[in-house]
Amino acid sequence: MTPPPAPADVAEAPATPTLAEQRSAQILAAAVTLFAERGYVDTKIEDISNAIGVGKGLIYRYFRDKQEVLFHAISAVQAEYTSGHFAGPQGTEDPVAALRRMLRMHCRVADEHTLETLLAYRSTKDLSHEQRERIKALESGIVAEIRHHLDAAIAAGRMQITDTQVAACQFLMYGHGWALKRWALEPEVTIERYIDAGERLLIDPFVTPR
Amino acid sequence: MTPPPAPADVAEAPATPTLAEQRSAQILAAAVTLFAERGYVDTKIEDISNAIGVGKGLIYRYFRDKQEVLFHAISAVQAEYTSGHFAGPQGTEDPVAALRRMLRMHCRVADEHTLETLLAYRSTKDLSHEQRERIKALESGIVAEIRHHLDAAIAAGRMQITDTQVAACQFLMYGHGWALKRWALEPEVTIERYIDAGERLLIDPFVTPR
Amino acid sequence: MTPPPAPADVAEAPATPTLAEQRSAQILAAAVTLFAERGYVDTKIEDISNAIGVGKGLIYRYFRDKQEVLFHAISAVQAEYTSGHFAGPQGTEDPVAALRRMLRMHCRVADEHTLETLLAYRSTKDLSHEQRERIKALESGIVAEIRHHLDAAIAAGRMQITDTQVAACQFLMYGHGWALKRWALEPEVTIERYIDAGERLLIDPFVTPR
Amino acid sequence: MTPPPAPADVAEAPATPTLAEQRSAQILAAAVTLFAERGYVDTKIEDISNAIGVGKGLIYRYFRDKQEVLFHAISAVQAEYTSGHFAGPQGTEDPVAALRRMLRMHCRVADEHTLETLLAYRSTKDLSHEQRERIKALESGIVAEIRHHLDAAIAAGRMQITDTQVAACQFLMYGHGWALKRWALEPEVTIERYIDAGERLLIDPFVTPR
DNA sequence: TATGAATGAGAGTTCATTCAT
DNA sequence: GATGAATGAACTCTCATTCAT
Repeated sequence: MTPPPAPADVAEAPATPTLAEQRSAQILAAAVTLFAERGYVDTKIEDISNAIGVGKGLIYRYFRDKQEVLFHAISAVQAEYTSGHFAGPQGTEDPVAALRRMLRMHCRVADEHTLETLLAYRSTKDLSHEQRERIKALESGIVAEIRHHLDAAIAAGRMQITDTQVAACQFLMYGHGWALKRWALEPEVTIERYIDAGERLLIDPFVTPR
Repeated sequence: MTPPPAPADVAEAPATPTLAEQRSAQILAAAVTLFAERGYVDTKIEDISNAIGVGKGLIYRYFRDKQEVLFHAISAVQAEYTSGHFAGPQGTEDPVAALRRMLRMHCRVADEHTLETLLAYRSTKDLSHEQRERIKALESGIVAEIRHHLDAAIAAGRMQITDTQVAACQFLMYGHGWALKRWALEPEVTIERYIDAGERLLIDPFVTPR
Repeated sequence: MTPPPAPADVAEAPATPTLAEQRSAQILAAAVTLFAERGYVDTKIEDISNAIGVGKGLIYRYFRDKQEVLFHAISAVQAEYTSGHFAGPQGTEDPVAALRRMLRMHCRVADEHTLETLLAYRSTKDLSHEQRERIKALESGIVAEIRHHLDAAIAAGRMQITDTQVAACQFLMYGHGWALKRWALEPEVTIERYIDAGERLLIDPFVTPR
Repeated sequence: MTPPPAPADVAEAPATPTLAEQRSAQILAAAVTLFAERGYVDTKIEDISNAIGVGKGLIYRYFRDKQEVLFHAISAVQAEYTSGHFAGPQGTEDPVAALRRMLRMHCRVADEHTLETLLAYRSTKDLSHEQRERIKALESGIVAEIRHHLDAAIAAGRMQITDTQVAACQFLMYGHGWALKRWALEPEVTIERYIDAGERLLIDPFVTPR
C-alpha cells in the first residue's frame, strides 16, 4: 500500500507534484464535494471514482479505506480556515484589525464552503478515535490563534475581555454559525450583513475607547 | 416525549398514557440514547429493540421506518430546548432577566443533553426533506422567541443592539456551542464559567447603563 | 382448532347456517376477491380480516393457515364452473344442445369471474401437494362431464369426433381462454362474439348433418 | 437468450459473446429453471446465484432487481415460441402447411418447456405494469403471425373460417393447453396424439375440400 | 498502474402465526 | 368467541473491499 500523502500540509512538494500526489488531490477534491453534497454514508466509493473517471479499485491505492478518505476530506476543509490567516501585514498588524480580518475571513470561508463546513460537523463521528483527535487538534490550533490575537489586543490595551478562551471559541463558532444557520437567516441576512453584525457583536463592544 | 401516532402534538395526553403511547415513548427514549451515542447509521433497529427487550418487528408497529424514528428522536431533543421557557414570572418579567434565564437554560440543556444536541446537528440530513423542514420550523420558533425578548428589551430601552435577527441566532448558537465545543473547553472551562462568560459576552455589553 | 367447513359442498346445511359457517363464507368471499385482485402473496391475512372488519386472529379459528384459505378460495372458484351444469332439461336434453349450453355457461363464468379464474391458474402451485390434487380432481370432474356429453352426442349419431378426451379438454380450455386472453381480444371481440365463435369452432364443424 | 444490458434487442451479438453476456445468459438460464420449478416467490435470489456458483451480490450487477430477472426469464420463454417460426420454405409455403407446422411446433415447445410455459401464466402478475405490457406485446405478435397465416389461407381459398381473430387466439391456446393440462391428459394422451388431435380439431374441419 | 468482476456480511423490512387477555 | 400486540425467520438488496488480470 502506498501511504497516503501527509494530511494537512499546505505547502506542498516544492517541484512538480508526483503523479501520485496529483491523483490523491484529485480523489480528495471529488470526495470533499460529494461528501459535502450527499453526506458520507450516501456517497459510495464508486461515486468518487466515477467523478474523476477512474476505476473504483484505484481509490484503494491511495487511501487505506473509505474512512481515511473522509479523514483527509475533513482535514482539507479545516485547511480552508487556516490558509490565508497570515496574509496580513504580519507582526506589525494591529491586533484588533487582525481580529476583524480573521472574523471576515472565517465568515467568507463558511459562505463559500458551506457544505464542506457542515461536513465536518456531521461526519467527524464517522472517523476513528485517533483521526478524530487529529481533526480536533487542527481546530484547537485555529482557536489558539484567535485567542493569541485576543490576548495581544488586551495586552496592548486595545480590548477588554475577561474570558478569552471562551471568547476565542465563540469567535470561531460565529464563523461556523453562518454555515450552520444561514438557512434560517437568508435571504434577509446576507453574508455582508452577517459580517457587519459580527463585528458589532463580537469586537466593537470590547474595544477600549481611546 | 412526542407520541408518534399523533406526530406533532405538543400537548399530549394528560391522563394515563395508552399502552401504545408508552411503547412509543419507550422506543423513542432508547432511540435517542443510542442515536446520540453511536450515531444514526451505526445504530441498528435491532439495537433499539434489544435495548427495551422486544423483538425488532415491534418497532415497525409504532414507526413507519427507521427514518421516522430518527425524526421523532430529533423532535424530542428540540423539545428539550423549548420546554421550560415559560417557567419565569411570565409577562411581568424583566426582558433582560428573561434573556439571562434563557441563556442559562439553553446552556444547561446543552450540558445535560450534549450527545442528543449533537445528534440534531449530525443527523438532520438523514431525514426526508419534509421532516427536515419541520425540524427547522421548530428551531426557527426558538430563535423567534429569543428575538422577541431582545426586541422587547430594546423597546423598553434596556438594551442596545442593531441586528436582533443575527443576535438571536447567535444567542442560540452560544448554547449549542457548549455541546459542540465542550471537548475543546473542558476541563478548564466548566459549564458555570461558560454561562458566566456568556452573560458577559452576549448580554452585558448591550445592556443600557441606567 | 375448529376444523374448517367441508370444502366444496355446494348444498349446505339444510336449516339456518351456523354462525361459524357464516364466518367461513364471509372470510372466503373476501379472500377470493382479494386473492383474485392482488394475487395470493400480495394479499396479507390482515387485508382479509380488515375487509370483513374483524381481527386477524379470527381467521385462524376457521382456517389452519393462509394456504388453506387459498385452497378453499380456489375450490370456490371451481365450484362456479360446476354449479348450474344440471340446470337444463336433464336427461331428455339433446346432447348437442347440452354442449352448447355448457360452452356458453363456461364462457359466461369466465367473463364474470375473470380474475377468480386467473387465480386458479396462477396460484395452484402455492397449494400443498394434496390440496393441488383435490383441485385437479374437481377440474377432472368437469372435463369428464363434458366428455360424457360428447360421447353421448357421438353415440346418438349427432356428432363426429375422433378424440373426445382431447376435445373435452379443449372445450374447457376455450372457456378459460376467455379469462386468460380477453386482454388480447377486447374490445373488438366481445364475450358474445367469443361465444358465437366458440360454437362455430368447437361444435358446428363436428355436428353430423342430418 | 435475451441479453439484459440491451433489453429488447432480438437480434443479439453475432460473434463471441462478451463475458457480461455469458453471465447474463447463465443467470437467466438458472433463473428460468428455478422459477419454473419452484415458482417466482419461492425462488430466492441466493438460490439462483448458488445454482451457478457465484455470490448473490453478482446477480445485481446484471439485473436491477429480482423482478427484472423474472421479466427476462419470461421473455426468454416467449422467445422459444417465436424462434423457428420462419424455418419453413418461406413465402412459397402453403399456408395450411404453415399452420400445421406452427401448431406442431407450438405443441413441441409446450412439451419440452412445460414448466417454463406455466411460469409465464403464473408469474406475469409479478411483473411491473410496463414489463407486463411488453410481454403481452410479444404474445400479441405470435397471435398476429398465426392470424396472418389464417387470413392467407382464406384468401387463397384454402380454408373457411369466420372469426380469424378468435381462431388465432385459440390456436395459440391449444399449444399452451398442452402445458396447462397435460397432467389431466397423460399418460393416455401423448404429445403425438395431442398434435394429431389438434390438426383434426383446429385445421382439418376448416380446410376447403378441393 | 489500473480495472471492475466478484464477494458476502449485514441492514432494513415484512408478515404469517401465536397467545395472553 | 375475538383481538391485536408481539415475535422472529427470512428475504431482498447494498456496497466496502479484494484481487486476478
